[in-house]
Amino acid sequence: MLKLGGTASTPPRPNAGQEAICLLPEGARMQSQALQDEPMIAYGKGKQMPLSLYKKRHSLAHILAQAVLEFFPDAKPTIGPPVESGFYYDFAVPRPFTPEDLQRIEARMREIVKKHVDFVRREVSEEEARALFKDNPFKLELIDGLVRGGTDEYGEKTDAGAAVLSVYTQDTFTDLCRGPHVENTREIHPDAFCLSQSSGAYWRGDERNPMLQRIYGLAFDTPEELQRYLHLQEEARRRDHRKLGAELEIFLFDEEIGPGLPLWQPNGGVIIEQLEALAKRVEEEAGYERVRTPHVTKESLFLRSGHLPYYADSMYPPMTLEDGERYYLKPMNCPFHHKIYAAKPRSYRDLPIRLAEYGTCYRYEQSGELFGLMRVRSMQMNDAHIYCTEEQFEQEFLGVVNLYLRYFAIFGIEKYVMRLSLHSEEGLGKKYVDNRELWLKTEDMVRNAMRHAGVPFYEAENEAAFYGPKIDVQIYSAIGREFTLATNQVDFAVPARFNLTYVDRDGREKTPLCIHRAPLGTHERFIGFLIEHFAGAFPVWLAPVQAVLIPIADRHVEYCQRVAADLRHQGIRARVDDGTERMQNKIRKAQMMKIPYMLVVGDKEQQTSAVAVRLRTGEDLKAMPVEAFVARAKEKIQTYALDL
RNA sequence: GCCGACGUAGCUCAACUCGGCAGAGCAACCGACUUGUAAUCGGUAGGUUACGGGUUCAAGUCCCGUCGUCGGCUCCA
Repeated sequence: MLKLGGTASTPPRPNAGQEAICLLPEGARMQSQALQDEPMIAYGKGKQMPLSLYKKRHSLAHILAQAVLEFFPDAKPTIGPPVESGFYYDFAVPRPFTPEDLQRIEARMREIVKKHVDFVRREVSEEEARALFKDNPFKLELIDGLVRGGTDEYGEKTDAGAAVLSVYTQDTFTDLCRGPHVENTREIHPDAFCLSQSSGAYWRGDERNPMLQRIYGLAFDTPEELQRYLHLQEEARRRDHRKLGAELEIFLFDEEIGPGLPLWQPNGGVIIEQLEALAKRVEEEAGYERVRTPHVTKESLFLRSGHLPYYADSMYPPMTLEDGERYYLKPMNCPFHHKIYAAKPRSYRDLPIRLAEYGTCYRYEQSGELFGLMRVRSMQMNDAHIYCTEEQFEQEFLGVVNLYLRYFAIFGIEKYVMRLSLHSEEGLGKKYVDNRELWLKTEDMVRNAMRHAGVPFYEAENEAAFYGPKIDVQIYSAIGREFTLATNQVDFAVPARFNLTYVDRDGREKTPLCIHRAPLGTHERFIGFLIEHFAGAFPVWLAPVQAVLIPIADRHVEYCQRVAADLRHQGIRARVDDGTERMQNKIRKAQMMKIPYMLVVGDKEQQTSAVAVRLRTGEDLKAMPVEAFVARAKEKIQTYALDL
């Protein structure tokens, strides 16, 4: 068994010495509250919140619907559940809501809350329910589902006939609802909620369905908690990678270049090179070999790989050459690596073969999906493909998981969740390669490997890649954003399509398994994450500029330039601020660029071959010999230290 | 892709509900100052108000379209 460092259950902790704020998803906070024996109720996928808060939010959703109906009598209410931080309600309405509508509706909701109206539950027969909601096709569809079995208004499975139909009435409004609700609106503080936004939302989240208009609200137990939430949102905006990325000159987007196609500025270039250097070092130690492959290829390659039928929608349209040949920009690197594997006969003695590449891929994400660096159309993946035998699989797979954990330790990533994504029975032959036995077998292999290693994970059906199960790593940025960083996929199908083989001990040709892995995901997403994780204050080894020399007067500039040249010679990224501003202003500028070390030089330092070291944290280390500073900086860089 | 909001100087924002000469701070540039740990002073320049149409005597402002960004729906690295 491989030794693993860290566990997913390690409690999150702000980075010491950074201006850290901790905006964890509400679910994470709620778990600690659960220990204080407040009754909890589950909602959404695997989340929970205190029952009392759930009731308030749920009731506010109904009050929202009441207010909307008062202003828009033709509106058809659909569903309105409590969610993280508040609630929403979806309506079918002739026109979208305007910000002014929301103001009026919110004011009216407050009036209703202050009227201290009761919520009354009543169980009804199917016939009565159908009569009550005869003008609302959405409610009738929900009733169908409840009666026939299927899914309830929250998309959860119900048994046929097992559902009891109930309605809740408050004031003038009655809604089909399973509850629970507050008994009276006096339980709700009129200043502990507000409406936050409206947007379109498809009925049942399916874009083939009609579009409804959703109104979101925020709701807490007390006005103070609401204010705190709004304040944290404000903090999060300051830490947003899009804002910091521009301020720190890391990346930019240009309309003339295209949506989702980031330009990396020199500072971003440094960060990328450092990440690649780390990956290269780690992967060389782990027995990977580097390869490089083109960005475009003939259509036939993706037909053979099987990507085109599954992924054509996510690919840029092809370009057609004069002879009619069609070429695609590559959305992934694997087919190219398969070709390298296939270039010569392989023996079992050669395996495992690990081919790594920071290859640039292009995916035509829907315009509405693009989001800063987190979701882009051109991306460089920390990609590799491991070809191995079945016997080698477990060790190789765990080697990859171990790699993840090693990276997470370096970056101080303490909160992550591993998800085992499985196929679904319905998807066989459509979304997934049609080979049930191989699916089950491979899923077992992965599950066992994870269990043997003692790595915590949860399982999710119908989330696999088309060619096999995968482990995705969900991480949380410091401002509470959750996303998939790394992915680790088992491919039992595509190697065969490429006729990949090795000659085994018994002299027979066999098909290797392929593990696709990307522990650092893409440069784009990972750096977006790092910017938020560190609030732009990168550890020394990643900081684009590690030290800035600040001469106090013009006569110190030459000495500063000599020292800076010396530092650069020793592998420290140093600059001189030789502008005409005062020293204080230069410190301020360096602070705002979050440069780790500010080296102030005046007469004293110049005379003693020293620099006065000020840390980004504000700490003044006073004057020290240049060599002493170099030793300190080098040590922090070489150990990937998180402190200065 | 769909619904909505937004787009003014490199950045942050003005120019009002009701159309009437497009402005400020920071940054940049020039000059003076030569400073000891988060903003020295003075000056100069910088805009076809995202782009294209329309209404009007007159459009940053009203209308239409396009592009882009953001918030959602959905999916994922």
